[in-house]
Amino acid sequence: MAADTPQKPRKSKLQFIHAALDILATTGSVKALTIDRLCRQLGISKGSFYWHFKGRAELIEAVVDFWADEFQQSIHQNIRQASDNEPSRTFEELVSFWLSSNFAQLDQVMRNWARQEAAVAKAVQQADLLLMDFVSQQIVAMGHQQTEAQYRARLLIAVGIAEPQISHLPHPGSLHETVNWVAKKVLS
Amino acid sequence: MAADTPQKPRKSKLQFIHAALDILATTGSVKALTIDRLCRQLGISKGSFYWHFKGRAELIEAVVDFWADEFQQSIHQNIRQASDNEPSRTFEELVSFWLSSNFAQLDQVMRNWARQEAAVAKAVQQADLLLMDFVSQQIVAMGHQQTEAQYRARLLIAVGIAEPQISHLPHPGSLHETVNWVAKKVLS
DNA sequence: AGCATACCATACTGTATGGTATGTATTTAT
DNA sequence: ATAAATACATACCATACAGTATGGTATGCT
Repeated sequence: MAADTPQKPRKSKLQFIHAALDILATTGSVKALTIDRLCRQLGISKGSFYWHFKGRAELIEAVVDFWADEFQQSIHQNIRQASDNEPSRTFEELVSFWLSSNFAQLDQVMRNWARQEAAVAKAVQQADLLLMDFVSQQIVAMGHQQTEAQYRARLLIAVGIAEPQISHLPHPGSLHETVNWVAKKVLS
Repeated sequence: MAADTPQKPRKSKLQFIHAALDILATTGSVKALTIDRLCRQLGISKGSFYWHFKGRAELIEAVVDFWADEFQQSIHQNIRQASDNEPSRTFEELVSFWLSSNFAQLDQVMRNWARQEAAVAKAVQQADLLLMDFVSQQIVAMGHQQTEAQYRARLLIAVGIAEPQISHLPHPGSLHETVNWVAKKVLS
């Protein structure tokens, strides 16, 4: 909604958004996303920020919109690749995408943020629906029924969400073996 | 460590801790756990708080210790019941315990908090290890091998962690059916 | 040149928060 | 009873934060 295209200042606005996402990903906390810190990181002062944004709320809206767009695009990109590849290959790519630490961090931040700010909750929810659709369709393409695919997709997504949070638990073998075990289990 | 037993002021200290946990569970955010709010909720003023606690850090330590103790006790209680019941019954109790919204909320808060405060991270990690042990032993009792049980326990825990975070995703059937499906899948 | 707009810096205000200092009431020990 | 320890209240301070006011600079347009 707010991410329309006012061509002129967009480039600099993007810098703010990128810096904001960087803060979120590195600190892992929304609290750390202060305007002062954002400006410090960009080497500018608050006067500049408040020229680009009406306030913190507008920044947040822009950041969330950008994240949602990025999420959606990466899903669609995976879908396009999926039509070329065989399903199992797509599956691997999905896993490696998920395990990219930058994504996992942001994912956790957004999910947690969603419990406080309604705008974030909406974005996360839509992202989840998109992901759910994609994953279950992928599983259908592997020869499962719709309902079964939904159950399996939900299970997979759950693992994707939770695994970064329990990475301190020792694996029986390696992380890779665990991933393989889960994949086999979910798709069997 | 800090939760030793200085008999005298313990009753009032417990009130603070309970109120703090209540705030965490209802708001779902650590940021909301301010000293002012805590005192307001207890109907007292800051002077009282700072008599019982040296500062916010000490409160946090006490809260986390209390939570860890509570967690550990509920696990041990389940273990004791487990020796009487058949494994599947224990399993049901574990699920219902997990789905109690109060626990899930606190769990999420603690997990998130753990990414910022090392003391919380340590407590969560120990709790996870305990839970992992319990669940995998339970699965072994159902006739699985050690390694297999660990994989399955990890999967189960992942679902327990993630499910409250994706509750907005529509179930193919009911929540109950999803739980049954997962249980069957994990234990098959 | 003169002017307007975009962009940024500095210095300020107001508020929320953690923390302290000091006083006061209540309980407890002697 | 009364002195001391306990348990709380009130008033204050320091800091961090969002937001504002205002002035300065750079760049393009006329």
